[in-house]
Amino acid sequence: MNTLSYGLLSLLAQSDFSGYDLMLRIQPFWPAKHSQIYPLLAKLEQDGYIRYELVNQRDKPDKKVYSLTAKGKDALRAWFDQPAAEPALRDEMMLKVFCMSYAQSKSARKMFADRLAYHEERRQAYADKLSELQRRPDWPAEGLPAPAHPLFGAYLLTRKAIMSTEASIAWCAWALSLLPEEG
Amino acid sequence: MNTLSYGLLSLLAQSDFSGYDLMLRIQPFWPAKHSQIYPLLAKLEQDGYIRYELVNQRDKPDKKVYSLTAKGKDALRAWFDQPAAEPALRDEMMLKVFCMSYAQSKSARKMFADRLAYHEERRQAYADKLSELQRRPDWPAEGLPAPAHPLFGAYLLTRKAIMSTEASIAWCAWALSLLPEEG
DNA sequence: TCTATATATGTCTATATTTACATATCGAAA
DNA sequence: TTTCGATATGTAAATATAGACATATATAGA
Repeated sequence: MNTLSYGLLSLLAQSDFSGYDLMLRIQPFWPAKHSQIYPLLAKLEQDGYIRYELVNQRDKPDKKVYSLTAKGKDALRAWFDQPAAEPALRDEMMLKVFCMSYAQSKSARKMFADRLAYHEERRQAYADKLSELQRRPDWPAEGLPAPAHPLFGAYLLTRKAIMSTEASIAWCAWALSLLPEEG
Repeated sequence: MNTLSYGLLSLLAQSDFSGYDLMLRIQPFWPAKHSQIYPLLAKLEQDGYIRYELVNQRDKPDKKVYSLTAKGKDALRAWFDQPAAEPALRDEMMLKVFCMSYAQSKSARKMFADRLAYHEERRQAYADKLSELQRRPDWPAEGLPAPAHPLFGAYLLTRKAIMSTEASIAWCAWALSLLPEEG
């Protein structure tokens, strides 16, 4: 049982999902291709952590909808109480910054401008996601969900994504302000 | 030539380094064990991107000090002008947040408190690194390095680390403020 | 003197992850 | 009608990464 496996179980604690849904939902927090997800789900199912039901759809291909078993819930709780591993960030741009003074000034500006645009786009996507969350029928009338509310986690994660993205935007903008426009 | 390889070349654009130094310097930006670094350096040397000189030390074990070749410099410039891959963050804690409402409230608080402490420690380490940078003999008298200055990249990266860490601290503190102390 | 830690370099194996190969359905647009 | 993209699920092979095994030097502290 690796981290990705527990992540899949963790998503299934909220609601039942297909493998395709799980892939889309876990990717912002743990990059993984479908070629990694599907075999893992098969293994989790074989080991009794999850089960699935075949669901026919009219407008889309049929799917397998997974849900947690009692064994899966137990494993999830035990995992939750373990200390979490340190976050691991891999960013090619950071490596490029090492040799910035070595590159053409125009290339360097472009690198920051591209990254700024990327983060601006992500910021909008996260803002949309937050609006979407708040428009859900199960969103609490009080304005924000209590810790025991099923949407509490999703709310925290979306806010985190927005805060992190804003920090990245501020950094890119600051760096650009230090780089000459011509040169 | 993978991203880590270019990252090693990028570090060598600043200054010559031993494999051990490269490992320590690249790790905050691209997690990699020495078991990955050393074979890669051997390959980069065989392919003519870098060369090394054996250096005897009195107070420490002897080492190989690597430097860029002309081929390495060319490869580095070509890489710099390519668009950078999107950053990839893997954080086990984010996966745990998915099933927060499912866990004991005490465990959840501990998770955020632990992460807050982790980031506070990192923040101090980055602040120390910035002070260290500014106390270097080659630090510019003007107060901050120009884009062409060899320390410009290191300065940007340290500021980025501080800004990101502060965003994470703010998020953890905000989350803790939403979680009840008892329960 | 023993032990631990930092420095320093390597290999081997297991696991994780990506890329490419494969197939199929449905709706929308060309 | 054919092409494209989203949905949906899988496998095989290549690559990247982590963990374990290995060795050696110097310093510091118990």
